[in-house]
Amino acid sequence: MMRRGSGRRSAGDKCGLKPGYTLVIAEKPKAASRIAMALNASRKCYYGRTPYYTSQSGDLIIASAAGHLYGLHTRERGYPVFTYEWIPIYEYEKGAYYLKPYYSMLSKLSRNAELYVNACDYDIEGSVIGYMIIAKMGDPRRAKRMRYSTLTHAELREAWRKLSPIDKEMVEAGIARHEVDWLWGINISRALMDLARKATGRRVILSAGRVQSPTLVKAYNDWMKRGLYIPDPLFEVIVILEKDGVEFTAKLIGNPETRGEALKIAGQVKHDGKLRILYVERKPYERKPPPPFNLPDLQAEASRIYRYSPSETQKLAEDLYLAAAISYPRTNSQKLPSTLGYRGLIEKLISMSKYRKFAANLLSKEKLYPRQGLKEDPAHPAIYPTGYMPRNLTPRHYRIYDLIVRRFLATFSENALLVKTLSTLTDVHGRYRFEASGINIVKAGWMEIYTYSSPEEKPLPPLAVGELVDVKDVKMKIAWPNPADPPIRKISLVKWMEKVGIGTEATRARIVDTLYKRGYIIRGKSEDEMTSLGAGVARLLISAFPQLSTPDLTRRLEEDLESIRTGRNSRRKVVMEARKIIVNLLDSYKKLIESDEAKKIAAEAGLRPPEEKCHLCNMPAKAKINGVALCEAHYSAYMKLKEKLPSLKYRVQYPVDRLLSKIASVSGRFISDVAREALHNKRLYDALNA
DNA sequence: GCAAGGTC
Ligand SMILES: [Zn+2]
Repeated sequence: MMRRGSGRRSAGDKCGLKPGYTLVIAEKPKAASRIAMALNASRKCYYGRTPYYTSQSGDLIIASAAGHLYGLHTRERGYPVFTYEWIPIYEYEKGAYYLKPYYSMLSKLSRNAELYVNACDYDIEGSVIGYMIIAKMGDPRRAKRMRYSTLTHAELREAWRKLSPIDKEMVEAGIARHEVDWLWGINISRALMDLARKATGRRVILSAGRVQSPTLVKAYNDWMKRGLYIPDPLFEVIVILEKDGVEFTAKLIGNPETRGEALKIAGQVKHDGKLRILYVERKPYERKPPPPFNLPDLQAEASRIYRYSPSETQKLAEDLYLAAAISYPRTNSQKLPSTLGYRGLIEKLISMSKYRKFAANLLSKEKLYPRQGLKEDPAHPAIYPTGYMPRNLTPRHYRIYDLIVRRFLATFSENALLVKTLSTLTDVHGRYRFEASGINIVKAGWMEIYTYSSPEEKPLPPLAVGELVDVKDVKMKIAWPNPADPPIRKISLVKWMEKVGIGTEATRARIVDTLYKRGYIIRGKSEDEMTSLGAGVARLLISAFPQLSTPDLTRRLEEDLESIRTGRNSRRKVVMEARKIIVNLLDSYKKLIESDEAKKIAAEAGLRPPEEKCHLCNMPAKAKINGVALCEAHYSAYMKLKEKLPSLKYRVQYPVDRLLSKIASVSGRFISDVAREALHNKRLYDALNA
């Protein structure tokens, strides 16, 4: 889509290396280039096509990795498995060939270095990335750590002057994180696949892990609750009024118990032909600009506005970053530090005609200060446009770019000014109360730039207390409220992970995609759906591996890592502890799946057909209603519907068939299945209405 | 082949 802004490559650059230099290892190529500039290492050399930098004297070399070059791997099959080693990732992971050149370059540059500096991001993973390279290719006894949190010249030079000893405890904590995740993930995934194979004779890829499994269980729980939802109808009386040629609506306050009662009120108001104003209040209010984007907020907005999935948005943003159009996107920060030079960044946007007006407007202000959010990131600021606009953006890339620029400009803009009008009305007999509300935008402020979250204007004519207003029409509408639990959607899952603190900016969207790739969740017509496999795996995890079913495991791991980092605990102990728990779990699990229960468990997990299946789905039958076999979920749905039906009949006052088909269309899926079935299954119909 | 974590 876009060309990389990396400049010309002259393959034959002669960069003779004199032994005894200092090798600075950055986490990624962009960081290496910034560090090189700050440290005056301006000679750009190439190892094949991969760049590195040296000082004029040749005693300083800056080169980069591309994230983790080493990972944990085993050649052993079967489970439980507790032996693993650090191996170059490109050797065992499909699609990781791009790591090879970085690996080879660092391998060569490491040979004749005197001192190694780990200049990867100053966080737990950065410590592991740099350490593993130095440990495998160089010598950790001759290593230092460079600590910085922004890639500005001043901070990088300061960090260079104040090199620290290697952060051994942080490295140990990081390695422990890798080991514990590997032990849980590989072992429990293999355990699931083992059951599947025993039950079906076929090999399927299944997986479980510290982050993906709680997310699956969360989706499962929401889906179950939603499936059993029956709305309580609201009988709304809506009065259409007119004054001075302006039409507006007022709604009855309170909920009539029955449809008949609501119709009676509607009829009366229509007959009266007037409502009286009891109360009017104008409430001016301000809306502050939103904070600048971090990745979760960008993913949420792109999903809301363009229906892009979180991983699609992330990919588009990463492309824009590699093309130098935006800053680093895998950030959690909602803050723009003033060291970025606000004015300079906005000035660069002037050259783009689409943003010229807004940018010029901001530059005319004496003070520029962005709205800052609360979320922080140890290594990166919020996402902002660099001012360099690559040509030939695809429409999808452009949409994300436009969103980022507008959001960035909006954060510097003025508050929006709005007025909300609230009015209470009554019928002429004073029996009922109605409310009308309106919204007027007085000054759009930032909403003029970031146009995606303006409230809709709803004008209300000037109203005076005591006056009578003409009724044009009255309607009665039955509202069936949506369930409180949200439908399954990728963006909701990513947001939930962020809220409970599992996964990272770089991994959440990818891990959610994994749940779909495994066939646990599928994309549906109106909303995504749990498959019987996904529901089964979730139930199995809850019963056999409860540690993996909630975010608590992450909380405990974080505490353990912190204790390693502060020297209160050792990696060995933390890993042994995890190993012990896993050994015990797998011991019971193996007994279970080798027992007579195995077939039943496999059927419950959606891995093989049950002895007797539910009349409405493929799950095992749990109960019979008038001879109709139902699974646990459909049985619960039946019981709930049977309990609710009398009151719905009384309140809605529809013939039973019409009521059932209405319920089928507004309720959760298990309730719908039962209601729809009852319409043509006499045995179920009779049982339900008995 | 399985995790979760980096990044091209
Ligand atoms: Zn069923």
